[in-house]
Amino acid sequence: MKTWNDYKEHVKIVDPVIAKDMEEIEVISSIVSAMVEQRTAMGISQRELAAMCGIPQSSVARIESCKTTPNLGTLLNIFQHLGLQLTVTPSKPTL
Amino acid sequence: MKTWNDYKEHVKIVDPVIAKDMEEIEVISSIVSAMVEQRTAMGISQRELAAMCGIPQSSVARIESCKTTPNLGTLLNIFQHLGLQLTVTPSKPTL
DNA sequence: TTTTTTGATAGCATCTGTGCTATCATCCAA
DNA sequence: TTGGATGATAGCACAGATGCTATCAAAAAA
Repeated sequence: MKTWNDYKEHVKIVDPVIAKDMEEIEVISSIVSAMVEQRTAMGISQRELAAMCGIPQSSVARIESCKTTPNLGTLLNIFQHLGLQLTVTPSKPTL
Repeated sequence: MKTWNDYKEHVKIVDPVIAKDMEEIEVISSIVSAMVEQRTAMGISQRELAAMCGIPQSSVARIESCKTTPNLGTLLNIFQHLGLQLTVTPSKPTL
């Protein structure tokens, strides 16, 4: 049986444009995942985190549930209060 | 004579809220700087990069000149075509 | 079970980023 | 000097994110 990853790889080969979009979605969701993990690891709720950041809980929820793609400023605001950092690195060449 | 960094450190101590804002600005500008550096290192113009990303040159210019804080999606789109990556790491504790 | 907490959603107004087009000054090469 | 390339800006309409408030179902705690 074909897995989701099989399908993903297939699409990436067939349509390079969509492939870029998919990679972007994957990156965003991985960033968001790291964000949720860190928050839960800190043992705080969305409401608590939102209060620390000076934003409403709904904004945190929207981002965590991937309803919106956050502005870089909003993301960095949250990251600061989570003790997370966003680093620029060269992407590995696809071997 | 006091340097700009002296002033920055002073403000960071006096007003922790503004300090957070300043750190955020510093992070953003460092990210943008890396982006500009990479583009120039690749020897391509804003117009060329914009064409690669499927966006207008004005959008690239606005971001590079820090007229706007980009959406995460927009930034990742550009980063992909620059061969750059955004990585989540725990921030170093202030020693 | 009852109460509280939590995450997800909704509606709305507002702000902001974006696309699109065009212009401009500067710089560099022909 | 002339012409092309470049980066910065402008105005505009539109799309999208955000703040604010409130609600709801499910989970956790009492």
